[in-house]
Amino acid sequence: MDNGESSTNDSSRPWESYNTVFTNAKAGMEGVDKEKVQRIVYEMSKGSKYFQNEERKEALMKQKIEHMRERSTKLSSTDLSNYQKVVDRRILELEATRDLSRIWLHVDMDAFYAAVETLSNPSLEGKPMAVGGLSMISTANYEARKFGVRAAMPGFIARKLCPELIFVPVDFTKYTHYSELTRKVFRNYDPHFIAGSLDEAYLDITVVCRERGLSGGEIAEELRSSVYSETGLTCSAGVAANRLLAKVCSDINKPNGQFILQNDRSTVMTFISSLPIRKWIKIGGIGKVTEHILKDALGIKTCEDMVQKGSLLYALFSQSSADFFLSVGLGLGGTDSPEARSRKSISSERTFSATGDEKLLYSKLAEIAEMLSDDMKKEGLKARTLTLKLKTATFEIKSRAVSLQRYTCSSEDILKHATKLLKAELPVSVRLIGLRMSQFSDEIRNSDPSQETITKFIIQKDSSRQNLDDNDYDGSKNCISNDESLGLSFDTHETSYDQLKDVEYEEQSEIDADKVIPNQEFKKEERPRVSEGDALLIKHKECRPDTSHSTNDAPNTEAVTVFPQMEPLLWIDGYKCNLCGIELPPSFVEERQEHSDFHLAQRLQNEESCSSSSTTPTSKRRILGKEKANSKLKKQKQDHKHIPIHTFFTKTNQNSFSYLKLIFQKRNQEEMKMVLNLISPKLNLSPFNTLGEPKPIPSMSDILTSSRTRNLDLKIQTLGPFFRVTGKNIDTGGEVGRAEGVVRPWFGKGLVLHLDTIKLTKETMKMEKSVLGVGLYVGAVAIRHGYDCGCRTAQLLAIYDSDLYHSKLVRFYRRIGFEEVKEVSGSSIGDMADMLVWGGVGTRMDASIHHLLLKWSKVFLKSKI
DNA sequence: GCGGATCAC
DNA sequence: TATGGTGATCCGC
Repeated sequence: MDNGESSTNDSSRPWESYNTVFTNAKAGMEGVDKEKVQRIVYEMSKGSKYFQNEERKEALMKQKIEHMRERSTKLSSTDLSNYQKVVDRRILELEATRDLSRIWLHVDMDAFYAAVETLSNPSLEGKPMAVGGLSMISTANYEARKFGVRAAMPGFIARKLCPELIFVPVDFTKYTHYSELTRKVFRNYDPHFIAGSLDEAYLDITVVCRERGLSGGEIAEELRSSVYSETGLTCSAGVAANRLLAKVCSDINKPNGQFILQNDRSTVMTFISSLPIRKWIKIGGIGKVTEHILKDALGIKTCEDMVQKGSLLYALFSQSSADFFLSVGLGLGGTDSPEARSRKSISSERTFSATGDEKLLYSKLAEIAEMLSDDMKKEGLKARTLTLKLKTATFEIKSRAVSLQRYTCSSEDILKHATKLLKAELPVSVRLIGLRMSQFSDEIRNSDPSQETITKFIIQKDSSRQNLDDNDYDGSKNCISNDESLGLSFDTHETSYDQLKDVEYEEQSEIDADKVIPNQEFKKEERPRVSEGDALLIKHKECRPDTSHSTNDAPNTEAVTVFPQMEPLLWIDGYKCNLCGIELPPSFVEERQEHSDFHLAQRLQNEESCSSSSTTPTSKRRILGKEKANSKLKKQKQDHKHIPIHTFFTKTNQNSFSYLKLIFQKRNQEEMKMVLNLISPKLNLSPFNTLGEPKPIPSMSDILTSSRTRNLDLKIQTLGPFFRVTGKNIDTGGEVGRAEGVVRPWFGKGLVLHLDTIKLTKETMKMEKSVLGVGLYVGAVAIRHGYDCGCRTAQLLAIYDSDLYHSKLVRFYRRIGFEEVKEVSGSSIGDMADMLVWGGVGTRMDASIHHLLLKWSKVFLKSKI
């Protein structure tokens, strides 16, 4: 859709604009011919789906940058000087938190996985080697890095860069074992060290240094040699006043080296502001995108700039982001000793070769649910939010989440809900499926057990959202952990807001306070949670909603006993009701609402007729509680024992056809024929032939189902009267054709389906040679859409381009069932209407929609048998 | 709460 | 031929 953006490349050196991360500064990359690496990476990637997605992401990033730039230019100098006041005060506050009394050490193992592999297979020594496979490598040793090979690079590109590269498969048990050995050493220096990952850690060595009268550098030397003697592995270390600086330092003399930054303010400031851009990029939290935004939109290239342009940062970013940038600029961050953080989610995901085959996808999903469930059981975790992650064949990431009523870790529960989530996305061609569970049951564990129950109650109760917010335990927790994750040890929020208000009052500034108010303020007041919780509990008991026919909750036992047959209403393929099979286009929002009301009414009828005694008043109230939006229904329910189904179908516009079909399916044919004539005598949309039999025209589902057997994924979007049908190759995700147009009244013909374009792309069509096939399918969806909208006629203009092309076009349309109506040449007054509508000359061709559907029905109904 | 993005390792 | 898996966070809605 958004291509054509890459044409800005310098044509002689297109690779220069392909921003891979592979040429960033990384230890061991100093002597690398970066241009060559970049060129090869570009050439290996160019044209691939992955590459296209990178281009798409890049375009988005540019947009973001442009937006940021625009916003920055709109800032007035008064704005900026006001924000500068905030910055000035903030700097003072941040300075006050500067703690130079601690000594932090960051250890980072050198090419950890590769080094471990070399240890267990010494013949690898001195040879370029990478841990991983042809699709992805995890780590490269230093010999390989000389060729530009590095972590996160696909193996096949690495091999191109270094043909003799040796690949070694990953073996996490090995790495975990060696990691544990290193950690034993770390514990001797700081029993509470923070493990960043298997191969790195932060140690607060203040105490060791003091007790043993050694400098940070001496301790680092000792630790590193101790690690070496225990494991045979080398590591690098950085020593500084805080974790952020220590981490930067450990990178400086990599591999097998160390760097010590004195705990002295001016040394720190000189160091940080002299840091070349390539170094501070790697400061945690600033990645590729943020870097570009800072640099390209705001001209911030160094840490010094961050302080100097602080007013810009505070004007354009959230408070917490701006605070983070500013503290980086001041060389602050991470002097506290945070408590060990507990995990907040657990997940499992797998990549495979892209497929749109539903059976296959469901079985992958089951495998992943199983893995996830196993992991959760191993960790003793139960959770209530399930997130499905998909990576499409075109590398786009999608996620879909549901929050369940109960905490669970069972693979059955997970799979059941995951399947629903996946089902709603089909058809889709994906290359990765992932499942994640979050919101653990013990996340809200509290010292007071009575409070825990109340909290659980609040959390479980969906409709108490407002109250939940007011008692948002997680919210306050997030605030704290944010600061931890940023390595900041100060509380930023309220003070700054007060300051800003001061500024506003003092200066009569025009700053929009909303922009600067932190998203999450600390709630410092005591929360009256027990009494509120009690009130909630009562409220909850009173009107706990029955949500069992929404798509995303766990079964409610009570509801199940009342309505054992109750299933959630879903629109299969986005079109077809799973309960009765009626089809309603997605754009028929109101109609769909009424349709679901219909099913509800049915249930109510069943309830009344089959077991009025077994139905408790409570359960009735529940149903109505959920459906209270429909006051019509409520009234019916209260006034009558039985609800006549036709009450729900009072509309008399052309859309009523859908209802009629429904009624036809549910009720006596004769009766319905009468209703049909009553409601819609003009339109010949009867689904019956003269014999009173349903006409065999393909339904939207028939068309979609049939198209899928041809590897086509068809979608229709509507915007008011406009519509667009797109057809994609299920496997590649590439677009193969589209139709666009509008449903409009036409002189004396009622509504017509006006087809603006039917476009077919040949290149991406690896499926059938037959253009006619794709055209037919795309066209059929459009035509069926017209049918659903009550159109009788479809019309199009075979545009006159050249003789040859035009006659081909006319022949094509004739083959699929259109007939020439007239030549629109602009030579007669009568052509004016057509000219105005079509904006060109050509052959106007019409077709009877019903006729087309009948004519095509064999094609689409074939697959049904 | 949800979904998209970003980030780190 | 071919571009990972796990976990966290933030922002906007």
